[in-house]
Amino acid sequence: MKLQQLRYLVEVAQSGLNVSQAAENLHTSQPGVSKQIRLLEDELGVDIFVRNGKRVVSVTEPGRHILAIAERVLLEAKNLKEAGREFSSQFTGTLTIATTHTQARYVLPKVIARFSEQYPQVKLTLHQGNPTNVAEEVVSGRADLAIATEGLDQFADLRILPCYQWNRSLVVPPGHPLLERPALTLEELAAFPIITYDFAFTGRSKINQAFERHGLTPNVVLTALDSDVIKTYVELGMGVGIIASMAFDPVRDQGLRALDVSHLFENSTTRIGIRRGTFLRQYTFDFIAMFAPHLGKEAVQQVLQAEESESGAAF
Amino acid sequence: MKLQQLRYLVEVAQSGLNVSQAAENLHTSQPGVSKQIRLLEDELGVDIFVRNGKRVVSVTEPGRHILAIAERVLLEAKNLKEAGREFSSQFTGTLTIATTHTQARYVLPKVIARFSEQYPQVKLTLHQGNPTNVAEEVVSGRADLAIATEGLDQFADLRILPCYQWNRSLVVPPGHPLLERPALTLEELAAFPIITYDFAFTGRSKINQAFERHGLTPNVVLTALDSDVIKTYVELGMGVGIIASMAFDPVRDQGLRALDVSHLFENSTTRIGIRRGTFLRQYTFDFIAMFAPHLGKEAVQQVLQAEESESGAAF
DNA sequence: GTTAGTTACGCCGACCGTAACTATA
DNA sequence: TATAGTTACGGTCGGCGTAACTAAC
Repeated sequence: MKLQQLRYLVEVAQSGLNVSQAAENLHTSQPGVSKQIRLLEDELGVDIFVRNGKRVVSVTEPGRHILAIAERVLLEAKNLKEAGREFSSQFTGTLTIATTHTQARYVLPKVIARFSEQYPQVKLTLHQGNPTNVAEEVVSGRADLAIATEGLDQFADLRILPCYQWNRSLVVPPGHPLLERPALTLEELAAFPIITYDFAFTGRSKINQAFERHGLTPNVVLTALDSDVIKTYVELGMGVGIIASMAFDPVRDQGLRALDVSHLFENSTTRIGIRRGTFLRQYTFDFIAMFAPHLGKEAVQQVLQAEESESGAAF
Repeated sequence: MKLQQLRYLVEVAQSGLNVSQAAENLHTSQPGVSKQIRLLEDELGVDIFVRNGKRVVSVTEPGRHILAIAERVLLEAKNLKEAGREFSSQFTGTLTIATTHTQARYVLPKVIARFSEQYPQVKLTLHQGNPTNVAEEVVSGRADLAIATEGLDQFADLRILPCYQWNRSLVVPPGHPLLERPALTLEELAAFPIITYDFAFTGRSKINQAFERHGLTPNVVLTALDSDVIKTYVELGMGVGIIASMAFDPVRDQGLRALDVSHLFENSTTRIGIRRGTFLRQYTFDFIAMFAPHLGKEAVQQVLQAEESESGAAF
């Protein structure tokens, strides 16, 4: 049994049981992959894939178990390499963060500025996507950290670190009647056309909940994937915008007025998600601490180590 | 990075940093081992071993982390092979049980008889030893299950399954005065010379506790490693014996009389210990269920999966 | 001087890639 | 017929073992 064989195996499974595709992803030849998988099956004495003639059709029941273990082996092997890098060059490496627009645009810049100053040799990469993309990036190992408000808790393989709470602001054009209301209510708000986030984004669910709980149906005239689009259409007079408070920048957004409406909606919590069982570099711990000061190295390790599930004994 | 290199690495560490010894254990040549370890160190860019000239002297701090991860990789790789065997031949394999004398001699025989009948193709091996040996056998992977009353909870890598409770009997020669006492007390017992288990064995600690709690100092004239020795010396008239109740066999031990003394001592619990993260064969689950009927497959898996610690992120 | 480890070197096996062949949709 | 996978074959690389060398104790 070779690590290479396990890599081939997992890649085939992840390429939709397409051996040729897997070979391409692995930058090697298709017959090689095919052969190594046969050899592994021979060695284990079990068919991993169901073949219809020559086509790989599905995964056998034993194959599912074997794949799960193979993935763990590869994860640990990756950790080993990471550990090597950690000690050989403490201050160089890469850190890939998968996150959503609001974080990337309004929250991360100053964290990243500090981080880059302290670790100029670490190559930072941002992968932007919706909360589900973000979680998948981390689960698959393409990114190291997921930072998002929604969607992370759906993934059993992610360990979750709550970072900070935030709420929303209403943005309107200058002179808008709602600016005169000292204590805005949801009812008043529901009377106006609303522009806010697309579903499954940046705490959109809390907005819906609040209206529903009051038996109101907001008149959402436009949903957007990011705050910038929302602000643009508010400036155009299409409606009033509900955005994350940190997405309003009084300097840049001079064509708009913001009104804190945290009394109307529940707080949202932005979280970091890390794949369970991952070896973290020192600079990654430091990045997390810069993002959320209460998350020191010990606190993060505690979460990562707690309640590990799906051990090797599972069957 | 190859699995082989990790095997070499771990074996050297476990052979007291003796490369030649490790090579012998691995049935390969010493230069090969030496070279592969250098290659691995090169690849990771870190020294794993501290060398004084040519001698391997100790493990570097990075090396300790790398070794820990390497062991996990190998454990998972072993699990993968086990999984292969499980599916390729459900009813054949080996099961190695590390246990103490009392279990091996008085408790396991009937369990093993049933098991062997159901799984005639499974090769059963017993490793007898003291509780610490037993635990180490399982931690190191030389045995699959540890069965013992004491000592298992000292090992973080063992998952513990309580199996059954038991208490003690007094064994004396026929006609002994203590046989006339309807409700024996510790004070009465302390007046006689006592023969019982060696320290750190078969619930010996509970015996000491009971006497201590009553401010008594028992007159222990002989300690033995197993019940058979104790019974032999009781027959010789050297004193009265305190043994595990299941170690008295009225048919075989006709030269002795037994008296239940469970009211004098706390119950002891016999436990099974399994290395965390181990893949268990179906017949192993069945063995456990035969030994302790309340430990079905689900129950065992739950214990194995709960509270996994020392994840890959640990540092 | 003995024990332990590295360097040197040659052999064999294994993996990989190309090419030809075969089966599926 | 196009697409996907296995079989066949040769080149190359890498690991292993023997042997010679070198350093610690």
